[in-house]
Formats: sequence, C-alpha cells, structure tokens
Amino acid sequence: MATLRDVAQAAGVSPATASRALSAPDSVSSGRRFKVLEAAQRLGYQPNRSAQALASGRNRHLGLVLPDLANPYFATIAKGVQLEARESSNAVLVADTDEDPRREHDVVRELQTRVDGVVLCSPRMPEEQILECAARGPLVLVNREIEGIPSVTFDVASGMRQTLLHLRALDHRTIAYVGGPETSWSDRHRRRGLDSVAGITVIDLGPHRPVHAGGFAAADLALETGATAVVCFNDLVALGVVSRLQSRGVAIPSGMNVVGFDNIPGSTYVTPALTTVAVPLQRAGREAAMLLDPSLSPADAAPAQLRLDVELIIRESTAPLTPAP
Amino acid sequence: MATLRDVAQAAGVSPATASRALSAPDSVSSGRRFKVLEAAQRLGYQPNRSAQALASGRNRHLGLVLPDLANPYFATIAKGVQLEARESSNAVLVADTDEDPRREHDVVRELQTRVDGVVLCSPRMPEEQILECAARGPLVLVNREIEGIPSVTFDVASGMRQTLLHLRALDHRTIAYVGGPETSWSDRHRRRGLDSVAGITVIDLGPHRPVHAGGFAAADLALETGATAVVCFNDLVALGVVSRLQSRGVAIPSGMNVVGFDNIPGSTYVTPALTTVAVPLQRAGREAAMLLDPSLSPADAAPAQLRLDVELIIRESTAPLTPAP
DNA sequence: GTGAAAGCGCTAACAT
DNA sequence: ATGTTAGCGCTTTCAC
Repeated sequence: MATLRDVAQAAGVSPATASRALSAPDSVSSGRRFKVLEAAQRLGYQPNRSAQALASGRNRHLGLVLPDLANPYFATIAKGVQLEARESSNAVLVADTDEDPRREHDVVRELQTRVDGVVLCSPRMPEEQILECAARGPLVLVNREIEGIPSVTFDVASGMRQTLLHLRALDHRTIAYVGGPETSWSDRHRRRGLDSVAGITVIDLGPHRPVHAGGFAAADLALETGATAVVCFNDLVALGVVSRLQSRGVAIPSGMNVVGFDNIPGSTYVTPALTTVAVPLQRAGREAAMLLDPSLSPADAAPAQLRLDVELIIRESTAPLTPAP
Repeated sequence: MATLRDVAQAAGVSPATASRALSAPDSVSSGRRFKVLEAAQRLGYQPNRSAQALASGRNRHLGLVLPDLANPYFATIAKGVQLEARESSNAVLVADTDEDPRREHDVVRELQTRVDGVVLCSPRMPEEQILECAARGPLVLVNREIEGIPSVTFDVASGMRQTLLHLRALDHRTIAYVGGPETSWSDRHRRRGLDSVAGITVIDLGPHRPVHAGGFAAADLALETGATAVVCFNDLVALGVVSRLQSRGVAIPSGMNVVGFDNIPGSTYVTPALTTVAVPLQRAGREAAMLLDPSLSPADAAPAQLRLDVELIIRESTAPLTPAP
C-alpha cells in the first residue's frame, strides 16, 4: 500500500507538500499540486485514516445512538444522519441500545472514544447522564431538549393543535388521547397542544408503550369513553388501535376516527390509511449531523436548539362525524 | 486526557508493561498488573483508539453496507451485526446506499478505508465488483452467494417448498408467484423451490419491485389467473397484495390466500395476520459479523458459506380452500 | 510556497 | 516477566 511518502517521492516534493496538496490544495503551487495528484492517482494512494486521525485529532466519524434500529422512526432519522455525513465525508457509527435506557449511557461513552461527535436519540436517559456525556465531547440531541445542549426537535404541540382543529371541523367534540411514555419529552409536548383548541373535550387515556401492542389496550379504553376519535402518541400505537378496533367489529372511520403521529411508511399501508402528523425525521437527522460539524458552530455561540415544523396529513382514518345526508 | 505513559509512570512501570497489563493481562505479574489497573482507573485513562489503530493495524470497526436502513428486513440484519460487534468490542459503521446499486461499489470502498472488515448486503451489485471489493479486504456477503467469498444465506428454496406443501394440504391446486428483482440471488433460489411439490400448478407473475407498491399490480394479475393463493417474494409485497385485494373487495383468506416471505414485524400487524416464511435475519447479521473475526477464521480455510434454516409461520392469511361444512 | 523536523499515543519486536 | 527501542503514516508548527 502506497504511503504519502511514496507519493511525495514520486512527485519530487516533500511529504509536507504532498499532504497539503491533498488536503489544502490552495496552499500549493498549481504545478506541484498537479504532480502530487497525478502521483497519488498513479500509485493508487489511499490515505491511512488511523494515521490521519492520530495526527490531526479528528476521525471524521460521527456516532449515532438510538433505542431501536428496527423501528422505522429511528431508522429514518438514521438515514438523515447518513445523508449529511456522507456529504461532509464522515462515516456513521450506529449503536442500538435495544430500548434499554440503562445501557444508553455506556453505549454513548464507548462510542465517544471512537468518534468526533454523537447524535443522541434517547427519549429516556436521565438528564444528568446526558449532561455528563455532553461534557465529554460534542453531542446533539434529537427529539428532546435540554438546556445548554444543542438539539433538534419537532413542534409536536402544533401538530396536536392541527389535529384537534381538524377533528373539530369534522364535528367531533369528544376525543381520547393515547399517551406515550410518561417521561418522554415528546409526550409532554404533545400534551401541551391538547388544550389549545376550544370546544373539544380531551379524555386522557394515560401512558402506553409506544408500540403496536400498546394500541390494543388503548383501543378498548377508548371505546369505553364514548369518544368519537382517538389520537395516538405515534403511528405504531395508532396501527395497534386500528387492528384492535377492527377485530372488535368497529369500522374506521365510520365507527371511530384514528389519528397517529410521525407518518412512518406503515401508516399508508394499512387500510384505512392513517391520518397522521408528519414529522420531518430525515431532515432532523441531517440537521443534527450538521450541528456536529465544528466548522459551522463557533464554540462560543449558544447551543442551537432547532424546532422543526410538522404537518397534519389527512388520509382515510378521519371523516366527518355525521356524513352529509 | 491521560495517556498510557502517564499510567505507566504512575504505576512505576514501563509503557510496554502498562500496555500489556491492559491488553494481555496474563503476560504481566499480578502485582504490577494491579498497580497499572489501579493507576489507569485513578487517572481515568481512556486508550486513544487512533493510536491503537495506527500501531496495531486494526481498528475494531466493522462496516455494514445495505440498500436501505428504513427497510425492516435490512434493519433487522443490522441489529444482528451490532449485537455480535458489541460482544467482540467492535463498533459498526453503517452505510445506506439508498437502493442505488451503482453507488454501492464506492460506498464499500470508502468504508473499507475505515474498517477491518465489511458485511455486505447487496442483492444487486455486479459480481465482479463484489469480487474486486473482496480482494481489498475481509468481506462477508449476506443473502447472496458468490464462489470464493464467505457468505450467510437462507434456505429459501426450502421455505418455498414448505409453503407449497402447506397450501396443497389446504387443497389449493393453482397458486401464483409474485417474483422479486430478476437479478436477485434470493429470487432465483425461491424459484428453485417452486417446482418441488407435485400436484400444484404455479403461475409465474413475473418480477416485481420488492416493496408495497409492487404488490398492487401483482394483486390484479393474480386475480386474473384464477389462482386461489398468491405467494410473494417478500412481506412488503404481500402487504401490498393484501391492501389491493381488500380494496377490490376480495376477502382474505376466504377469497384469496396470501403468503409472504421474511416475517418482518409488519406481517403480524396487518389484518389478517400474514402467513409467511420466517428467515433468521438477526442471526444472519450475527453470523456474518462472526465470520469477520480473524481469530475465528484461519486464513487458509475455504470461505465459510452458511445456509440458515427457515420456517413457515402459519397465520390468518391462509386457510382451507373449502371449509368443512 | 516549501521543507525539515517533531511529534500524535500506542504496539510489538527484540533484548534482557 | 519486563524494559528499550523503533516505528505505524500522517499533520503541523516553524523556519526559510
């Protein structure tokens, strides 16, 4: 394998010049630059990443920690991180914590020994642990906000408000909300939108596991309340609600309206297709990765806290309460 | 940040001994080992990965290349790779190719500059390009076999045979097969199982895109043939077939049976739950990562070609053709 | 703009 | 079992 020395020698310049020709082309006269590039090409030169990293103190590796790679929500964020990473010639180290918040802390620390910065999607890790991790190296939060740490979140309160306005316009007056994990930033902020619309009564069905199975129990509760629509913490839960309602013989939307959150791919595949709040997951991943780029964030600036807009997508699972005659 | 020298000094030993105490404990007397470990602990020593990598020539990084992270099929494989990597104290660099086979080659090569070995899930990259990549460094294929390259695949022909036997037992005599991409190893091998069961006529519906949308067109074709059951290349397609049939008013399983492949999580969420062939995706990821461990594979041995067993999971989308009276 | 030289922090012969 | 020594391949002052 050809080294930089070989290239320099072949080009008749010093290793320093060869290095510069490759990484800071403008600081080398065009003649020599050309010779170096040509030699590198000819010898099939591939820089040794480890040596670069050791000498420069930077890896060009980004870390990404998330609860579950097989969850389309997180997978989509991961795609966004990848996309941005590739454009800034970084690589992404992904670590899945298997939904175990206790494991997250160790995973982050382990990753921090290997990367220049970490994107952390951790709905449940205790705040003080996150602060501790942030002290060890650059870190950006996704879907959660902590004072003093850069983050990318979604304006879910607005999403909730849009949802309620939509349902009210369809003549619904009593709706049920299937909550997510109690400790989640994301659920707290959805709830902030719950009382933002006059003329709608919201029945709180309490916290539920944010997965398909969580929707089963919730569906039965919803039916009991007399609500005409059920709004769910996320699409996975909403899908569970739909399944359960259908198997109990309740038609959607005629017997009950259902709204999800997130707009994961599965929300369009189900029948009826789910009305849901689209959150720009991939964009969030990109933005998070960008916030990690040191050249873009002067160290003295306040940590950026992005709040991305969301949009209600109306599909088949919501309809006027009483259809026109 | 404390370095190994600092630790050595604090423990009153040479850097070499300190290094050994940490990485090959048995080669150091227990007294000194203890002192080193204690000093490391006290100073909060964290080895510098770049330096280790440069000196040893190994990164403890594994690469994983796949078409689409948001596809549950690949996401599950990724989880398996992660699991095994963690146990062997490796980290995983994931690269998504956005389903673009032309991009795969570059992505793999880029990754190979950063990792000790690559797990490649690439249904469509041309064989010669894969061979070229394999020549550059350790590489294991998943869900594809190429002579001379270690791989982990599934016995999908057996899965197909199990499916046909099941359908025959339910009195089906004519079934339709919705194929996947023509060039895919995986589709070729499914087809090998197609003629393995006597007494069943299989109508080939031709290649389809292996996603939900692909199932729509296929559903209409299937209806036209008079088949009583449709077997699909994968669950995503099967889900599409189900959607389309239902929206055309065909009940499942009474009007048509549907079988998928892969047993992705979504296959249980749909109504009716999908009969499908479960393939051990996570296990495949693990095995692939293990094959990459140099300590387990003597360089002179023939490349391992694992073929994992699959199992038909019978759910609600298949039923006897003519129910008992 | 260019080169010489000094490391980055660690591992692995080699010698003892 | 331990220490000495030499790099691994690159980046980056510093002087010119």
